[in-house]
Amino acid sequence: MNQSGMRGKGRLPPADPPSLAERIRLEMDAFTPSEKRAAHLLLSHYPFAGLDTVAEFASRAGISAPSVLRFVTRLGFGGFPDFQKHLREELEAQLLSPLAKASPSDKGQGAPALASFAESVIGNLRATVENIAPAEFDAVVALLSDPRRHIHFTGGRFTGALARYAESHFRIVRSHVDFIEGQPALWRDRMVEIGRKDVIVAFDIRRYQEDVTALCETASRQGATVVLLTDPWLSPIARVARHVLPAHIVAPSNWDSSAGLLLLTEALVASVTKRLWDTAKPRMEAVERLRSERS
Amino acid sequence: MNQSGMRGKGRLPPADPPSLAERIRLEMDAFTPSEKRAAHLLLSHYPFAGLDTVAEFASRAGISAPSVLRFVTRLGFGGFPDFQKHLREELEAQLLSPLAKASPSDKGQGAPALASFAESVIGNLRATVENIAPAEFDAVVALLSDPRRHIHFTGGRFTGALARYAESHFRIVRSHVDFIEGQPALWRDRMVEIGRKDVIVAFDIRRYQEDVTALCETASRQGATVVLLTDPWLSPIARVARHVLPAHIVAPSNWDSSAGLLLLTEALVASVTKRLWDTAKPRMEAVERLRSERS
DNA sequence: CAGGTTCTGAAATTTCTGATACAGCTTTTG
DNA sequence: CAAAAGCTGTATCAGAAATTTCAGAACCTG
Repeated sequence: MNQSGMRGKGRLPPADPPSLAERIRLEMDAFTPSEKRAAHLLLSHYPFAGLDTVAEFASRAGISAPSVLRFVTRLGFGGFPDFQKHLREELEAQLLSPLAKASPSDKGQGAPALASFAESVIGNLRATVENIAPAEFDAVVALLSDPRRHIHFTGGRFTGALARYAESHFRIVRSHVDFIEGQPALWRDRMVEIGRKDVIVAFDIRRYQEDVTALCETASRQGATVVLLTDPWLSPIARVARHVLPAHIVAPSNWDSSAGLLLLTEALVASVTKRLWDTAKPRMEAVERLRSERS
Repeated sequence: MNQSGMRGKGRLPPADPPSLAERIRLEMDAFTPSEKRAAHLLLSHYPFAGLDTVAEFASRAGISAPSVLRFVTRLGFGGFPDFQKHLREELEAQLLSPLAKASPSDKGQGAPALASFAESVIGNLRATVENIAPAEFDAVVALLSDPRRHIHFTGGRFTGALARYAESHFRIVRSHVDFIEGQPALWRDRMVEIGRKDVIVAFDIRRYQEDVTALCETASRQGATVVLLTDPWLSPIARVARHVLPAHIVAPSNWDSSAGLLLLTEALVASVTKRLWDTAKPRMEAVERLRSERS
């Protein structure tokens, strides 16, 4: 990923990337609220947000021009033009040396932890995508796009939140969508009306939960179609599932990461929404209208 | 800087880089002497030379200010500010292109859709990490690691699921953790016992939800510390938040992606777990024991 | 809850930049 | 070589942008 080859021998001066962005990140908590807003805007579109006029910058950040001025003054610049000049020079320097791009953030405790965690998660996402069979993904999209089907989401103690997340989106895109709690006591009654027309989308990763498995087995026995989102070791639900989408979950933590499952969920939502667009659009507008009326 | 070598055959797809630099090169010999000077300066430090003031540019090029103005007018711009704006936009587009590669254009099949969606999400994660102030992240970790604090998670209609996800993990690592529904009717009563010892962790991204904002404002007024996970445009909750962690959320979908928020959540869980390990470990074991007994 | 401190934005002020008119210079052309 | 056409820079202006001032608001602190 990087071209640090040249870096090697401490030939370079002491600190190499005296990036303003970095300084801002470090000083962040010493800023006043409106300074923080300015800082966040600048960092989120670094450094282009700073190349406009003061007025433009202020309005984008949602603060007043004087606050912007105070912000740049506090950073040690003589004035806004000075500040812009610095940004331009930094940008030019960075653009001319191809190596700058790679790793801008280190320092302190938080950054490395967060950054390495993120890299690990990103690795999971890539691995997840590579190991999904396109046909399987498409089949699930088709299944969830069938308006005659009833969709039920469920999950375990951690993954239940993902099931809710999925449900809250699909509920808006199409009808006949709901969420089922994992505990048997809560779904036993409902099972009477689960049948061939139903789809169970189950989220389950290791420390597989018996109650979720039981739910899926029961539903399957009654003719429902089961879709499973799980880890690469496959939840026992896989035995009754028609479609299985595994996601990589190992992260440098005492806990597993659900990012891959979330990715799949969001990709499914996006694809189904696109596929059902003609009916989803008016539906979404109607929902929006109801929401705004309420307030 | 680029691939104009191929020019000859009109082989290139449509038009790829409508770069101003290229146009200038082509029109070069139609310029007057002082225009050529301007053009040479601009091309030799493209596009940074053009980002200074007219006077600066003129002096570097060894010509007068009016000549510079005539130059940009001849290029078809309405004035010098227009010209600069174009340069900035071109630069920004070029700088972002390596990331924004994932074109949302492909319609067809699952795999490409999934893959490009994933790339986009990965871009979000990277951008998110880049823009988090390490100090801010550390401060939040410290806050959530304080056993004397009571932690409450809350969120909007979609982000509520993330709040639940966070809660389900923290609940196991430490005590005094709960989840608050966003609707005012459901939290009004609870507010009486919210005070200086409490921490509200709110998830809120655009289409910011008024009820969540109200909850945080009320809590803040009573002395609680508010931590906000939001998008780069910052939920209004930022006004009362002590700490803000913004995540990039734009994805090739009709919906925003919460992957960045999930990343931050999991990173926080990991860091806090590590930090509280001495007390968290026995606690986790106890929870495990209880769970296995029950079945 | 009062007193003091800090923060913030509206408006007035100053600075500076981009734009224009015009006159002199250079180059071209018959 | 003279006249015309085209360039170019000086001086000036208008307008916009940055900066400062100041009073009100929010926030602590005791």
